[in-house]
Amino acid sequence: MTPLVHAFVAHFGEMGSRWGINRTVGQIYALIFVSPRPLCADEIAETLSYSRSNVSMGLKELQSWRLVKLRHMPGDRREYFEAPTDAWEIFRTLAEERRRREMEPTLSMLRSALLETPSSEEDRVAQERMKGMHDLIELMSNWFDDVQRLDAQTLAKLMRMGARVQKLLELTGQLKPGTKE
Amino acid sequence: MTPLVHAFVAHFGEMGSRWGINRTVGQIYALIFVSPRPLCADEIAETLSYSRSNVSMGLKELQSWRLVKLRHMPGDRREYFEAPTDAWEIFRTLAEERRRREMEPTLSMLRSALLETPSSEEDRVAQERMKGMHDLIELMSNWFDDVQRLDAQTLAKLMRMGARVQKLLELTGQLKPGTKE
DNA sequence: CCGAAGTTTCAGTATTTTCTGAAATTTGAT
DNA sequence: ATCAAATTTCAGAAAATACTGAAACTTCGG
Repeated sequence: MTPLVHAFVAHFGEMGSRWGINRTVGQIYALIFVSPRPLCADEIAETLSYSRSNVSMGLKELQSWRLVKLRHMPGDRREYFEAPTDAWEIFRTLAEERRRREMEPTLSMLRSALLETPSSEEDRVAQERMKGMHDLIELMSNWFDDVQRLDAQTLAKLMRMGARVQKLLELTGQLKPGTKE
Repeated sequence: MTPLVHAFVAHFGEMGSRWGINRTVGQIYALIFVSPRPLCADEIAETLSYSRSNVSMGLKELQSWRLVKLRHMPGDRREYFEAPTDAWEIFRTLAEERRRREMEPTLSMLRSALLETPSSEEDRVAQERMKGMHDLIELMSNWFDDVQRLDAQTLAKLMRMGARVQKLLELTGQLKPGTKE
């Protein structure tokens, strides 16, 4: 590893825990991401000085996040891994997986909690707060879904507009006052 | 705790690790969030059966996330805690803190990596990929900043529009072809 | 300034998570 | 079918993280 790559890999290792993956997984991903060619598990284990089995686990985890793709090289039985390099594609994948793992379980817990009949004033207040949380999470979840379908270019456009989108919304509201929202 | 509140608290405890906080912190937050009145540390420790010091740590952590607010009750020296109940406010706070903790350190690492002169073809490729990642993170970071400033109503409007915003952007492009992006 | 009520720190313990190496399994060429 | 190359599983070791209780500290009324 060159010093440049090493610094990148080390950073991903350190940040891993904040991002909900562990150090090994972070480093493996970073290494694959900057590699000019697909890597096999042995090369990764060698480069990062991790056991072969640890790397195997890490690669499985990365596959479950859909952050790495499996490839086969002709005349070689080993599995090679590469990472999508398009940043927008990565963002989309991450957003989708996070929604699935971090929002959906909570949404379904909230849904069933809201079906219960409150047994006290305390419960009534609790449900009220849960309702607020539920509605927001649902809104965001659907929004993610929608955004998922936009092409990279439109997304970029939307982001670059930033706060100016507010003006646009006000304008639209005036143009089509009956359309609501 | 009523069964309803218990289920909510337990869920937050379990999800905690996925959200980058620990079980205790998740449960403390959940409890404060649904409580109809501010709670003091002793009540929390009692209700959740955690040691007083563990609760103290947890509350500090929640304060660092700006998810709970400190209050004082007249004639009582103890510190009471309550959580903002407006879902949008919570979302904003979370987005801002995550940006600060999960994106900014990476952004600055990438910035310095991109200043290096690549020492090989391998480094050149690595830098290219890092550039893509850097640009996207920066874009998102700035977008978060912008969105931060929108009021809840506009945000909700934007989200509810979902994918239809694309149409709007196309339309705008046609209306003001010279305005760029 | 004293003491009681409250909060925080911290060193040690418990728990959880990560990592390894050996064994088991799968795969595919012959 | 056989066998060697590769991958996966898994039980236990190692490391990291969370939790506790006791002691230290802070705050404020008197």
